[in-house]
Amino acid sequence: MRKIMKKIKVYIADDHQILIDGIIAVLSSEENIEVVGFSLNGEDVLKWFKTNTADVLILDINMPKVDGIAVLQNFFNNNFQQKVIVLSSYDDVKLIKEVLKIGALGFLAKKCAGENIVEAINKVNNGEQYFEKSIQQKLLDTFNTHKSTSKEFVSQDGSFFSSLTPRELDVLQLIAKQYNTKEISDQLHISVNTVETHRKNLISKLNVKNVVGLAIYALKNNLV
Amino acid sequence: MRKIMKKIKVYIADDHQILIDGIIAVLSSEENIEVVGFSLNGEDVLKWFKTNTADVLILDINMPKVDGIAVLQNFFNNNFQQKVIVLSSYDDVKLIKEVLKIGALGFLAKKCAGENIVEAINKVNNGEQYFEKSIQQKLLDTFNTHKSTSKEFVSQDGSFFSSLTPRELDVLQLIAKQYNTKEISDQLHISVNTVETHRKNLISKLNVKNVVGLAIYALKNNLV
DNA sequence: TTGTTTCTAACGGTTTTCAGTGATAAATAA
DNA sequence: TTATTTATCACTGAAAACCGTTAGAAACAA
Repeated sequence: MRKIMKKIKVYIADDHQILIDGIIAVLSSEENIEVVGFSLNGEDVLKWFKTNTADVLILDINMPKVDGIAVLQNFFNNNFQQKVIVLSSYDDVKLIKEVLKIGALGFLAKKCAGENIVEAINKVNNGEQYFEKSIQQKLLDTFNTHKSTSKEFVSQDGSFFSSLTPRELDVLQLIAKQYNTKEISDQLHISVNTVETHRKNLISKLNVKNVVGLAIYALKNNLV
Repeated sequence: MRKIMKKIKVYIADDHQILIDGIIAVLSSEENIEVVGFSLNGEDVLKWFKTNTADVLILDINMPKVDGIAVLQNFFNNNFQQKVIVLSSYDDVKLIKEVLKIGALGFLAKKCAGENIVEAINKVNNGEQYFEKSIQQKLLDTFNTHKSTSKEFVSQDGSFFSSLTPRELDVLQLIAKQYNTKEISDQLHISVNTVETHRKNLISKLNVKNVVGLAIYALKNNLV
């Protein structure tokens, strides 16, 4: 007896075609999954979903033009239907919390095994969350160790760079571009002192040691 | 009539398992290709090839512990037999020239289509070089325009840390971990002055402005 | 053997970052 | 309306980074 089953429609977005082809090949052996399209940048994802639908979107964070966060944010602001699994090179907890907040259901690090992707697709298609084991552990760890730390580690909802003010983001981005305080003050038309205040607050808010920590944070969160 | 054919033995090295699984899936439909192993870092590649052989090695540049360049260099110094196809996120001309010089036969950017990998494997297995079309063009362009560039300068955006000395790498990694000069000197058991010299040389070699630039370079090249 | 690279170290001087504290006006949220 | 957040600016002192230059010893390559 053959069971009639609606296939799960999957769309893939990643700027590495070779990775896309790989995922397609992995999924091709799954009878209940159908890859309905892919694109190599965020812009094309947005375009595609204007006139098409899919059940699950596998979305890379690091993409040219429009990055994954921006795509997700856009969907989030427009009541999207498809379930989103975020794909990233970094399994950074702050990033994970951020994407969950703006509507992602699953998170996969690229270092995870390919088989996880099948499991992830099936789970999120049912509306369940999916995280790879090591990431689950990481998330738990931060929830445990940081519930007692001072106010500013996690802002209730767990996102972090959303807790930065717009101005702080400006400064952070320029720091990550290797500008020094004087140069930043010139570019933002504010005083050196003000820039220093912002920098100080960033270091404290993000719980890093110095500008190097800020730069790394910015990079990992695709702010540059 | 069935032709008896020796399969091409392929070994894959990349720190993203999901990409490895993808490549394996892509290659699984090729009758004359057999994947004989893989690893997630350079160290394991070197170990594996001490006691095993393969015809073709697909080698990612950005890997933790021992990077692709170092692996290739090691093979190069030891008269290796296997043909190497270098895989990289960046299709930087300087990087390509570098890997060719130390014995790679093929070069694939990750943004290339998956089918290219099959072609690449077949070509290099016959001792021929393989480059994806867009890369061929790039190489030609620079050979024409750059016949008179200066000796050796390093990339702005990454991919050339093979020109850094081991000690410089040590220092770079610690900087990217937010350690300051004093802490680094303690950890490496050298004087503060020496660390400062290394830092200075790094900034100059990598053509960045400050420690932030160094950290970004380290991160982009997977050194942390 | 000779030249080159690497690692080590030092020094003086300048610029930048960092920590702590405090403060005001404007915008925003409760 | 009141409280909070955000953006702005200032001052001090200490620590760290940065610049230019020099130089010896060891390891390595031609």
